[in-house]
Amino acid sequence: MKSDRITLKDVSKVCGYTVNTVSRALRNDVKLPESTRVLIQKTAQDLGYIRNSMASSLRSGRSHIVAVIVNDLHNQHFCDLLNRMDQELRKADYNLMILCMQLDNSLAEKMIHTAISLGVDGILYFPTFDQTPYLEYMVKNHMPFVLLDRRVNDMEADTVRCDDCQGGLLAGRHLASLGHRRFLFLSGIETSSSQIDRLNGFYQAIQEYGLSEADVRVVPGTEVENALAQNNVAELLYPMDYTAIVSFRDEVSYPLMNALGARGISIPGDVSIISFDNLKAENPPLPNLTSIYTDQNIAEIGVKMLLERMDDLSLPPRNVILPVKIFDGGTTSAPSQGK
Amino acid sequence: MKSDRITLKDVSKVCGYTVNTVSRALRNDVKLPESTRVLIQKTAQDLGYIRNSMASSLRSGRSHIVAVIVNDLHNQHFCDLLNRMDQELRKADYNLMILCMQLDNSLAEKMIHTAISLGVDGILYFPTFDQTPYLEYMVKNHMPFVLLDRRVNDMEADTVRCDDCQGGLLAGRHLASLGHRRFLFLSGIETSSSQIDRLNGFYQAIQEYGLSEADVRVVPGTEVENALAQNNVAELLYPMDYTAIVSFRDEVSYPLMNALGARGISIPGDVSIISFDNLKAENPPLPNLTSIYTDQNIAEIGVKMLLERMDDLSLPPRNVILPVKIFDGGTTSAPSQGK
DNA sequence: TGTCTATATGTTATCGTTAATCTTTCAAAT
DNA sequence: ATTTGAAAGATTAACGATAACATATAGACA
Repeated sequence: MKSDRITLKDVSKVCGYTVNTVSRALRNDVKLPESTRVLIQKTAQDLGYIRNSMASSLRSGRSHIVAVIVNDLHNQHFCDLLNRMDQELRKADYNLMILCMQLDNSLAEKMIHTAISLGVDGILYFPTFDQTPYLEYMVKNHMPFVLLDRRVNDMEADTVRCDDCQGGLLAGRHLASLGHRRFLFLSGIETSSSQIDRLNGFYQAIQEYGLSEADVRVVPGTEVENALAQNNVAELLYPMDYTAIVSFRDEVSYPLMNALGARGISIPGDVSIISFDNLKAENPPLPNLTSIYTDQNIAEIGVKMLLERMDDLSLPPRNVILPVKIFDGGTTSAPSQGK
Repeated sequence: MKSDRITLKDVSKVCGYTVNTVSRALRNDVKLPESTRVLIQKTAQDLGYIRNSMASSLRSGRSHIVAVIVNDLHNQHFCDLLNRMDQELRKADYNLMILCMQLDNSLAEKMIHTAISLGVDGILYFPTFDQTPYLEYMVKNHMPFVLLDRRVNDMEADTVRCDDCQGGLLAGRHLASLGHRRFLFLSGIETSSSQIDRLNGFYQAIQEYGLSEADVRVVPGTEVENALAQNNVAELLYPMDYTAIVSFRDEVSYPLMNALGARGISIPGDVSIISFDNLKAENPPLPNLTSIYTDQNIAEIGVKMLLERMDDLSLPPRNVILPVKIFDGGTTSAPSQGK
């Protein structure tokens, strides 16, 4: 059975204009008289014509699709961001194609490959690792793109991210000024710039208070992720040689607080806890957790940058660093005397 | 500046075979000798050739894209399902295009329109309302599709959903058998089949225990959603003319439990609470909440059905109803005597 | 009256790929 | 020696739309 999909040709036959004229009428090309345009549009509507985007894109070179490449969809923050991107892009008449690496970063190049193959007009990319080959790939193919959430070394490219260093600094100063002297730092993935910058900022802060790296027990990101996946963050708590916990993201803090509560350890009485709001900008900071956050929306800003970049590839690269603040959710206080 | 993207023609020129032969080599067409194929593939690789999917799809009629149409991305359950769909589709060499209605159901038709325009090979659709025009639209355009999570009246179409009626029944019997006689039922969106079926199942169950609809205070879905959005579910609790709460989805139960706890009302001592696990199948049921769930994965099954449907449009429509179970998370018990 | 210009539309070429059909070559089978 | 046919590849024609260019008509103006 042949597909009976209506094409421009069909519309053309019915209304008596050529395919070209019909095409222009449906794209609201200005050079057509109102009456003709209305007639053609009505005919197309009546016949149930739906433009074949693939043909259109092939010829025009524009697909009206933007791809976003993400690690996975299990993180609610990410999903919120995707939702917002979708919203913003739709306003500008773009469709969002989410390419998900399923936590396998070796797929990054393949995803970019796919995006280029699909003919997307631009790419929003959350780099997890500092691996530039993928990026050069985009540059080589003249693909407009914006890097989100992460810094990439030695790369002149549009970037939007939080001021992670400042975040680490704020967290460190906050805890140190309260009197804490021993810390547990639950990392994110080690190769991400967020992790590196936050930890460095943290170190810098405690050094201002005469403390050193030796006063911080740093748990590797993989260990943290494993514990989280196995629903067993409690094991991260021991030995309890600290009075304050800094965790890379809120998702870790919540189960951690449950675990502490279940063990009769009070927050912030016995242990203070602070974490990072991992880009969550949709809502005000979550209650009940002291956290470093930004009130700017990285999705919105990233989309805006990409739209500008798609409009003009020759713009100089821009680097937006979102300011962060500390939200006092009441989970930090001076350490108790007994400790 | 002209795009310098490598095309089949470029590869053809370099390796001396015609465009057609190159195309076939790159698609692993069987009719080519190993040596030729390898040579062409290597040449393409070296030149950095990336297939133009739009051209390919236009000609071949297959895009290798599947669209999923969802309400929004703020629900973690949905995101988990999307993640799983992506995984399953990728195995079968399809890309997933997520079309998000941003909670505006009037966009359903537009989304289907977009999907058809993009030339997707199939659609996974979460219908929220029982409005068939969209569906007929797909049928008319010979678009393979699968309905997820909801029943649609008078529609012969592939469907995968939970046994909501059975779920309501299980919840009702569980509570009634414990001795509860007055209930608070926090609804989902009224027009969704899940809500209708669960409530009906619940009524049926309590009737088995000599109770009637008069013993259930049903809060409309919009009220529940509003309260949730405003972070104010506590208001739903009053008047407290019940000993057990049934809530449409777990997301409502958790803040509710917090609110109850904050008011010194113990669970399940003073009030029992049970809810529905809204399709979450990735992980075992969440702890600490008695809930109706399925251990089958709707995403996986839905994708499988769609793949089969795409393979053969003439298959008879299938209707898969996933069995549900009750998970005892300890939030239900016999009502206290004082009440 | 004849040239000019703007408006409204038609003609043709092309985007990059794949499908359908055709040609050549060469070895096996009669 | 002739037929057969499979293998390897070339040629040609689409897919559906849009861009670039061409034409016809009508009124404006010299």
